[in-house]
Amino acid sequence: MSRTFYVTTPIYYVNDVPHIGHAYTTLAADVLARYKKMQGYDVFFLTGTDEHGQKVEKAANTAGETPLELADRVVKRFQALWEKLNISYTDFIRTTQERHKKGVAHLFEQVMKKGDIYLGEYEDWYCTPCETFWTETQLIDFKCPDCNRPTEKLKEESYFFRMSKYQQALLAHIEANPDFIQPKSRRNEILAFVKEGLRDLSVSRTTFRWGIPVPGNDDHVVYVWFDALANYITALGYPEQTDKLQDFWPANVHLIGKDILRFHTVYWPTFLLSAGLPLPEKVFAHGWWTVEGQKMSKSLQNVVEPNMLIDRYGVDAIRYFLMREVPFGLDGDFSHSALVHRINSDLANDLGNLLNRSTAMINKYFGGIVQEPAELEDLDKVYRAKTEEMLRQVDGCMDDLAFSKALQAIWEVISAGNKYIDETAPWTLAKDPSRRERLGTVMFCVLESQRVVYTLLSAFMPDTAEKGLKYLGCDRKPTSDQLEWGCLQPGTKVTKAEPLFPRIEEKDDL
RNA sequence: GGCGGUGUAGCUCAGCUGGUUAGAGCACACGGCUCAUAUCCGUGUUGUCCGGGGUUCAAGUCCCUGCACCGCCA
Repeated sequence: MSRTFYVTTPIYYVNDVPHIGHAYTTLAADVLARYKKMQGYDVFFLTGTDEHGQKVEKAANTAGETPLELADRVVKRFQALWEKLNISYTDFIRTTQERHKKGVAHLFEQVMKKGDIYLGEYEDWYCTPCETFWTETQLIDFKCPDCNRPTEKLKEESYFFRMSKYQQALLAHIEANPDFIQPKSRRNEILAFVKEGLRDLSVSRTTFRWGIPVPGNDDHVVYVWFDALANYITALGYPEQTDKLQDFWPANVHLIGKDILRFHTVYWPTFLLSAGLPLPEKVFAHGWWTVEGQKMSKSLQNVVEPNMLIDRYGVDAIRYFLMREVPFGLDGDFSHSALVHRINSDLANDLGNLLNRSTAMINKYFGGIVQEPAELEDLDKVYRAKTEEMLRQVDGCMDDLAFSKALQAIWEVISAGNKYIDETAPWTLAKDPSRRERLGTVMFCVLESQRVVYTLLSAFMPDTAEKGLKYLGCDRKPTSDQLEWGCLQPGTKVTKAEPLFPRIEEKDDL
């Protein structure tokens, strides 16, 4: 029986245009999924779209189409972007799919049967653009505290979920599972929030129609978050006791942006508690990207368009930058100069140049043929140990979702490779025929270390890894058994590499 | 207003339970190599570790206080 790993992204709202924030979460999930796959896990990687709600209904009306037509249109944009970003998702769920609607209705009924849903009346201030109710005390000058637009007082019949009933259970769970909510700062926030007391939650709406009808009362539509969050199980076949559901639920990690933390760490767990389902192992909230130092916003028109970035810099450069530049969990800034800097110094100078110079040398000295290594000298052993140590470090980092740190660990070995070449000076060895065996050993070490590096990098930069491994004469799919020193076979033909990442001259920028 | 966090080299940050001359990467300067994408390697410069007070043989590391910034809640 193989180990399983279930990672999710949020489902993205079809009223949004895909931007770098969406790309970031999805990319992180992809890197994790690829890494776990390589480690031999049976991985389920879910993403998708959230297609219900008043905003979609309104936008569709305005555009003169049905909500579903709008969704169909926007979904393609997300899917096209994921293809372009090289995202290896297992399944893509849409909340308008039958399987999802059935699952949501069932979940709602389960919670109802448990006695956790009652009919009441909702009276509060409503901000239509934000689809959010506010209490009077939250309002600023009777305007929405989020968007500063006017709100209106609404009273509507609504079903309520007895969230308050689960306050203690949730608190106990968070306290007993220190890793449940990460990073720690977010965990503290939620802890404080829950301790202040949970109110019952309105889980149905009557003000619009575009949603999943409440079972037994068609006047109501299921609240968007109840609908959306359920995707994590409906995609696995819930309520059917499918193999998928058995194997993959509870999820190992829900990756989310920090803006939807409460929905994932308070609402969702209490729904699950009520339904008698296990809670996800971990919810990790990453940070936001600013762009050139400024907050991304539609009005500023500075929303970075991922397609454009990929066209311009290449998919792996973008993948690398997003994972490397900022520790996962903290906010970061996206700037063209920082991106170009990373490409030039990390990818071109360090990574690419190392491959370039070493494959050039083995071609010059041995016609590209890997030699049988002689006994390793101290320098070689240290280099090999460093390469092996990297594997352990990266593994630890990946469990912590410390992508940036993982890449740093990999880059230490790349730097060590450049230094190793300098210290062993193959060009000097090459001048002395009696040192031919030594030269072959040095070449072996520098190529073998890189083979391991590129194998690891396949999680982060799949195309680059494939290219690199191909130059190194290895075209097998990266698997964990190749994450070991010594897989490089003597006799392998190594090809002189073309620059993987050409340097970008400042003049070319912008 | 309540709770929590942050403040360390020009920039981005690491410094676990207090202990030799405070670190890394980038940037900058100088030197070296020539296999390589003018790439690589080495050496070096810069710090009132936010201010003030305290505990201690010893504090960037603990305590109090002030300031600045940030997050969550109200």
